[in-house]
Amino acid sequence: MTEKKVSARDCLFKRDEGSFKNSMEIIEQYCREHGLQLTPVRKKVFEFLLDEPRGLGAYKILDLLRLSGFNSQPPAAYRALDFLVENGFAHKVESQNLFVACTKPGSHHSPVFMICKKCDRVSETQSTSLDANISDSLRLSGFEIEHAVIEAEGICSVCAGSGSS
Amino acid sequence: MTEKKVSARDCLFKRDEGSFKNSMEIIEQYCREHGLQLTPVRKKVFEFLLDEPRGLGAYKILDLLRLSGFNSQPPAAYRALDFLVENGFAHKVESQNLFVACTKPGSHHSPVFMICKKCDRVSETQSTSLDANISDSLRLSGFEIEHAVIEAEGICSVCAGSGSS
DNA sequence: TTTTCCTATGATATATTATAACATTACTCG
DNA sequence: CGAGTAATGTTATAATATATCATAGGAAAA
Repeated sequence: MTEKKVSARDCLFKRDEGSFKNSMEIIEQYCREHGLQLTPVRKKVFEFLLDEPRGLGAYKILDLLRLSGFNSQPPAAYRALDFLVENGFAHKVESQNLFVACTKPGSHHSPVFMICKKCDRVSETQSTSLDANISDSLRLSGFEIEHAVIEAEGICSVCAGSGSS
Repeated sequence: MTEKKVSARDCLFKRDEGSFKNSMEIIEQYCREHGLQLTPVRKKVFEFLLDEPRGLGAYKILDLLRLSGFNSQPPAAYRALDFLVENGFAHKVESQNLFVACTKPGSHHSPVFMICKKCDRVSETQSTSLDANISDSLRLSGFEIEHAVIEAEGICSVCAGSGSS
């Protein structure tokens, strides 16, 4: 009756300041160690992603860059996103054309996403067993997987538990 | 050295005329039984999809419609695709913005795709065990799946076996 | 039969997502 | 300094998708 969407404050997946800082520090260190340039635009885009558990579209990111004083054009946003995705700091959610910060930055893996239709929150699992299952199944058919897109849409535990509708 | 791509003739996933006809007959019957209108545009689009194991983009389908004498605009193609997808006759491959005929038309399910980077062929598996694995894993986290997008990119058995590169 | 209603299609415009191509800057390294 | 590379700026356009309103066509009600 009151609200359609669960507010960010109530979310199970909420991240506190500590984990924000932690993710940023992790990728800063990773970049130092691997000779990667975490330029201002790239860093800013990663901040945006960390700050938005629902993920962000490329053009929303472009807007945010402009609000932050960057006078950017679309390629700037896509280039920053390419950098973040290539280096395992972010992922693209293919079924939503949306980008999210990686919860395990720097570890190259095939993520599994759960996208809540109610609160729009995107959460990533590190389901190694899941990856293994899929690999095994498909390997039986002789298919060699290089990358897997696994995205589940449905209702997250918070929204399911909040006795609405 | 000779060819980069495996030709359609050599493909393990090749469908013969018999199975084409079969798929069409299946959806014709399904539509009759469920009061669905398999109009000329919709039928034609389904034919295109049956005929292209690599899948087709919406605008490619639009081109084909025009070549077939339909004077169509983009919404016509998307409407036909919506109809086919909603009724389980086709799927969208999200990671490629591409549509494919369903190999089990009419059975509503969450398909698993294998997309070969070499021959571009898209094949669908009916991996119920796979679905089950994913459901179980995510259910543990309290997430209720309504739909799952599972798309593996890699090298198909035909291309892997054809001793190239 | 005429009217009504519903479904599908036609038609126009525009929104959204993404990239190509070339110019410029900025930093490193020799 | 000068050359080379990586990043960014800039302009234009490609590719994908939808909103909106108009029209047609057939089935069902009156």
